[in-house]
Amino acid sequence: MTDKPAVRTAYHHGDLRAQLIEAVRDLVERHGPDGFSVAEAARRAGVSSAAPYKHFKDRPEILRGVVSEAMDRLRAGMEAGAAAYPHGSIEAVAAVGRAYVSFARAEPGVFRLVFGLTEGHADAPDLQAKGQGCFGVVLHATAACLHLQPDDREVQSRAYMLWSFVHGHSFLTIDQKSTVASARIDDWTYLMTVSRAILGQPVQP
Amino acid sequence: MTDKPAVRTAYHHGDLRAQLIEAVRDLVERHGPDGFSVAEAARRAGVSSAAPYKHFKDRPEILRGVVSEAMDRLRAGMEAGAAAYPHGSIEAVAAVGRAYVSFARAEPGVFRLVFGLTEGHADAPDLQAKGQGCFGVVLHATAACLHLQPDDREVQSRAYMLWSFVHGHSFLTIDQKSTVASARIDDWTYLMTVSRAILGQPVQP
DNA sequence: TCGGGAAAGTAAGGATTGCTAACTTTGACA
DNA sequence: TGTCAAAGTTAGCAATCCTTACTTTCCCGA
Repeated sequence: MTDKPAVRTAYHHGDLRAQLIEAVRDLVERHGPDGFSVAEAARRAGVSSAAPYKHFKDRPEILRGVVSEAMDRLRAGMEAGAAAYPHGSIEAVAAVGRAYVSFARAEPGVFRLVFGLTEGHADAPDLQAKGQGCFGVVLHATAACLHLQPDDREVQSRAYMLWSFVHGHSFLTIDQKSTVASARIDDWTYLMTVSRAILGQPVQP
Repeated sequence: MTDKPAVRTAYHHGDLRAQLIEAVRDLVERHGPDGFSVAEAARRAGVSSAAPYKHFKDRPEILRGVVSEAMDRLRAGMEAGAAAYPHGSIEAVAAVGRAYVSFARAEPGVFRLVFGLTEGHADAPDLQAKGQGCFGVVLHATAACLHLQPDDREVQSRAYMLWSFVHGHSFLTIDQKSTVASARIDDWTYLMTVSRAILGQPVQP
């Protein structure tokens, strides 16, 4: 009766939506994006298997909820990374990348979900907006570093290059494909090298 | 009685395994990695829903079959790309990347499957070997370009950088996240620029 | 030539899942 | 205090994965 937040109160336990998202997040993390069932999530939350449908239209909508929450955290991490170094420094750019990679390492299942979901969910304006928000962090750090505006064409190109680099590295890391290249560099050195390479020379020869 | 390859003969239709893989490949391409059912694949092949289990242990093994076949084609494409330009040229390196991106564009569902499968399939030595084979193509093109041996530490680092770049770009492209960066460069220019940037300066400052 | 065994198919069924329909409980507010 | 919507419940349908027990066909050696 006293523990509203975690276990359950009675009947209306008041926090089901958030608790379901957390349960699903954990399941996705453990068994992969398609390795979760709404039934199991309901079981974990201590409710019947029909209860989730009072909060979500269907299975995909639950996943979208997880993704939305994850993107918030991803963005927060990236912003924190940028803030930890002087505004306009290359270190700030590299730190944004490091936050990205850290997120992928910490929650590979969720990370894969976030970027694999685009499949049948093209119709999700809020997610698309959050994606743009994340890219915006890269964009601003890049712009500051180059002393240009974020809408500058060259800033956009270079920011995209940085992003695809970091994105690819993240995926290869969590897929453990990066161990294929026996010479593993640590993240920070790697990210600083790449950032310098991309921000230090013209994009068009 | 005369059409062994495509439709079906009678009872033993002789080609079920390959036909199932093709059916699943198509389904994955249409409805995403988790949007296929072995029942549907069996239906398409014109056999009972239990027949697939004579050829594959379970659902994941069928997916692994699809991935294996896809990796063969991916590698073939990369090799063809390299072969289309002078041995040791930067163009050859860029062409390997272009083949990679082309594959992702042409078969986004399968591409995502190939690199999302690492989830519960860590136990798949043949797939891991094929992955190394693909990386080997990048490695050799890089080595030739730098006039070094493929097992050289620097070659490995740079090849990995190139790979993560191309890999990330592929994912962002098929996720249509690349349109976020309004300034879209065409693939070839992009790949040549990146290849030059990575192969043209020291990896350690 | 033919007879037996393995390969490759079928049908039937149990367990689990996604989702709906119809019901009940609860809390909040006029 | 009475009413109503929100948030739960149980029951159940259709589909899926996979197993078991069966049947059909092909191939190969005596």
